[in-house]
Amino acid sequence: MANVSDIIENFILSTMGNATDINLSRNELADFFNCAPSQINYVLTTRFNLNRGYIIQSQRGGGGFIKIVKLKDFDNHYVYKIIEENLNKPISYKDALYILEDLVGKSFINKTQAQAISYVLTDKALSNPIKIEGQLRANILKSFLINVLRGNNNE
Amino acid sequence: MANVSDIIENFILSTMGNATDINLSRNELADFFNCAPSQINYVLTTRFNLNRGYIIQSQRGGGGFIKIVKLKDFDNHYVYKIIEENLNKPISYKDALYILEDLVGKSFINKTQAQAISYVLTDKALSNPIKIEGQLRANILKSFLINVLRGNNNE
DNA sequence: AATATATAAAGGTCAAAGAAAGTCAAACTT
DNA sequence: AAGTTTGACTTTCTTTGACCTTTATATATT
Repeated sequence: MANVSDIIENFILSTMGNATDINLSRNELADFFNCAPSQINYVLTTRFNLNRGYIIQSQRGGGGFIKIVKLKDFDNHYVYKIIEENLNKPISYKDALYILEDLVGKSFINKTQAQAISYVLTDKALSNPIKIEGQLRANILKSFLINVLRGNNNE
Repeated sequence: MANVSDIIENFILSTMGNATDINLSRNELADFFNCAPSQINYVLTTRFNLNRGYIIQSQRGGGGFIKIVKLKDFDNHYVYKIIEENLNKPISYKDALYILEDLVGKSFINKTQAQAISYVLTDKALSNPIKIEGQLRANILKSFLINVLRGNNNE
């Protein structure tokens, strides 16, 4: 517990308290703890990662920031199990749909959400073994919009 | 939110209110916010562009002005145009979000849909230069579920 | 009076500098 | 060997300033 990473982790945790998120400045934090800025990233990736129930959002440039968001009900939540068991490996379109249906049945998501997401999971939306992620994103959004255009969006 | 561009953006937005357009003077604005006049252009091109549903009209010379117009009405053609102009090439996450926001504002899709889709367009969801499309699909769905877990999906 | 020219008053462009945060591998600890 | 720390380099977003273009108005010329 004597290492700086643990100290920074605890500092962040106690500063968060019960809050569900916190905004911080990488440089200021690094300055405060007299460490390299990249050590903040180390703390984030080792302590505030998905496995521990956190996600990070950030922005660079002037007025940049790092936002740590604490996920709700992280411990033994049904959905986490689904993720753990089914989504850390390839999955077929049909199986993905089953999961969505299941989650609609359990009221975790609603029909509108499920349908929207189902649009972007089709083979068509995901074709293109192109390495460029922007192109993929464009394809996905395009696929979604076209499906809405088609009038498939009942409800 | 500490940067000037965001402040100027918000100033313009709140000054517009529900109006569909607004006239402003570049020099006066720059003066008011104590910034270079060209920063106004920066705000315009990054925040009040077509992706966000705005167009700019301006005139130089004595009595010059800048007019920001919020595009309001659309038909399906509008959406096709967006697809045509923006989605046949790579697109950044932010630009994708602006498009979604714009389409919510125009009632083409609803907030629930936009939010659901925005979840799967993040860099995180689309990372993985893996060629296997099933893996990609899993990542996308995973990203979506995690975001819903965050409890961000109020309303 | 009509037309040409000059001047001033806007706004536009673009590239460089600045301000964050991200990445990654090497070095260091335990 | 595993986890931590550091620093050089990269990427992204913002800010600034020098120079350019357009337009209105004032002034000069015929």
